[in-house]
Amino acid sequence: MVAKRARTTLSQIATAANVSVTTASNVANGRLELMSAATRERVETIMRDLNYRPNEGARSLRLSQRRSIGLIIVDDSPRFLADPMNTNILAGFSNYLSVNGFALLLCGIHHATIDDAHLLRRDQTDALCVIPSGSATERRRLYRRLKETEQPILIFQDDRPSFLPDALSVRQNDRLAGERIAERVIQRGARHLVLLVPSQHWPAVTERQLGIDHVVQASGPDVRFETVVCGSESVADTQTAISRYVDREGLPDVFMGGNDQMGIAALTWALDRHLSVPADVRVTGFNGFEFTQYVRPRLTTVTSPAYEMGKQGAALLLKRLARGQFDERQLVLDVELQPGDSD
Amino acid sequence: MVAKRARTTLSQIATAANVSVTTASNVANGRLELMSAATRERVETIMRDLNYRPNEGARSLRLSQRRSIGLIIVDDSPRFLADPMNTNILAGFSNYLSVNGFALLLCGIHHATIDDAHLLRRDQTDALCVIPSGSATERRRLYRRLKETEQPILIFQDDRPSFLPDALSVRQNDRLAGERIAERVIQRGARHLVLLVPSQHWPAVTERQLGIDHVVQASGPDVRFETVVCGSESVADTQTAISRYVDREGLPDVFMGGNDQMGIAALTWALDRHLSVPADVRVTGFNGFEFTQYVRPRLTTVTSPAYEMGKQGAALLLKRLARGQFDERQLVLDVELQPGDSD
DNA sequence: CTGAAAGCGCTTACAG
DNA sequence: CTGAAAGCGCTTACAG
Repeated sequence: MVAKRARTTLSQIATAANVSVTTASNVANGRLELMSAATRERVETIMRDLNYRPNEGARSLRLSQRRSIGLIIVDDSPRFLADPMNTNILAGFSNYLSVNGFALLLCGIHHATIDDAHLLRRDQTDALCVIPSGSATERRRLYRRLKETEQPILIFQDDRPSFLPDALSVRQNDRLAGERIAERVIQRGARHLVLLVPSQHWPAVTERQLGIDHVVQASGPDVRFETVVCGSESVADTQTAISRYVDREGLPDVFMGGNDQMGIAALTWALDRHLSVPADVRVTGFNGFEFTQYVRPRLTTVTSPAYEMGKQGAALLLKRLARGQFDERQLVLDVELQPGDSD
Repeated sequence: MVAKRARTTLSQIATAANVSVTTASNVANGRLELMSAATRERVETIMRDLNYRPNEGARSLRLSQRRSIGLIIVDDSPRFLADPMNTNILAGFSNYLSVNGFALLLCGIHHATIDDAHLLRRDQTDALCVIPSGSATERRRLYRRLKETEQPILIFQDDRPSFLPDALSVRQNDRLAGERIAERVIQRGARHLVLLVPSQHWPAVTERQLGIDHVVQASGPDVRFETVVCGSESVADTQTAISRYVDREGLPDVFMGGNDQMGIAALTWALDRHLSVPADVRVTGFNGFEFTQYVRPRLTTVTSPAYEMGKQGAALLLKRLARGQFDERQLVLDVELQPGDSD
């Protein structure tokens, strides 16, 4: 069992300062107009000397208010934080909460272990956020579980299901991103487009795919579009899938990474075979995170406002907690084409 | 103010099931041998129907046990999670805690705002962990603040200060990493070594520097070693610093990135100037995280067990909570040279 | 300006 | 096998 520790309590402060716990509590909570300057100073000194830190559990029990938000990242990889989309959202989210005095409970889970997640089993947060992955069915099941918590819900990078009234969806315009990148490569002459996608389903990747498909459909019959499923998003898996595809079908005009990592894997694959990019094969990515600056030729991609999504999502969520309801049901942030030399 | 919500409580369960709260509590906590099968089933059904989720605040108040651990990452960049060392440690740490039913409270802070951190001001965790950065003085101040919390402390990637008796240091052998990489480049003919370091101080980078210096000292007077401070770890800042250095001093034999990101920035810098790597200038990194696979030539680096550090750190910390004291004061994980084609 | 007291939702020692 | 009751550390409506 975890050892108990006797920490300083308000009543100890009160005793030492010769005041009631009411007054001690008022000092701790900055209701300073309720007492004389002398009392206040005496209590503050003692709090500092005794190193008083209020017990958050007691406070939240009394107030039915936890001052903490849970973030669930559903990713089958234990390295769920290797994905820069996840970490950028998390960074923005965490920073905003931190500045506003809210704690962030982070939990990475697999679909198979959703039911074990302590964030879902125990009542310890004011609201729950999720970065989902998985099939539509798996996500539906997840959202049902979230609904049972009866907490406000924030969903990153997926739509709000209709059975979740007290929820907000925050995402980037991935459909537009797909359109932009498809327009770009087609305009530059590509006629055979291959999109590389991970076997794990991410709603954002589907959106990108739909965006590409939309532009392809509008481009007439001489433009061809295929999707290749690559296993994990790792360099090795992606390159294996590319090799297998090319052995069978030959080189397409362009490999479009479902995200930057997969685009870069395609780029490296080409360079290792002494293929020239973009002369022999073009390559693109999605999201434009920092590490795309590592590769040459510069990757053509579409920049993601992931950090901003995290930050604005947190802001809207805290507003929801303060006001009792979400003012809006959806926030879609814009993306921007970032032309490189790879296509 | 945050709205209250009336959630299902144990006493509601007890009433509905026609048992006492004692029995309801026993069911909730799996003490099933204390009641008849019929009672148990009745209570369990009602808990499921009413969607009962125990109030963790109340439990922790009663038990003086929070089942949650705080992780503080001190990094002056708001994108503190862009650093793969941080995210890999975090992933391992978070996964281990999650599987063992502990919540993880994540908080990224700057040195200037340490005193505002809710993890330090409020009593809401069983233990506190930190990934520190900053000068020795800044870190000392941080550790003093941690000591005041009177909680067990886990320090990643830095030593335990002697005034923190109830603390554990978990790090990788960065000194050895520096030695390995220096031995390698010197053995391959490098005589003028330049280490690129960020202006923000990380204890691990200092260790790497000491390791290199140690090998350089032992190599006789014809080996020269310098350090170039690069601003942030970003590609742009690193490349600016490199350009400035080369304009003044000419090309060294090898640019040693203080981490992979800076090594890759040097690599890209060279390629952009049509310099051949390693023929014209050699380049190395540290840590060998996934994205080093993105670049060609393959980066010579030293692999980091960051995920393992997070995981083992979490394991030792939970053991500490269960047993009342740390069995050891330090855990140092090994690193391994990963030869590439860049040096 | 200050304080006594109730009660938030749990767990557990104790009594039956 | 089951339950009544105390108490964890807070906040706040209320009384003085």
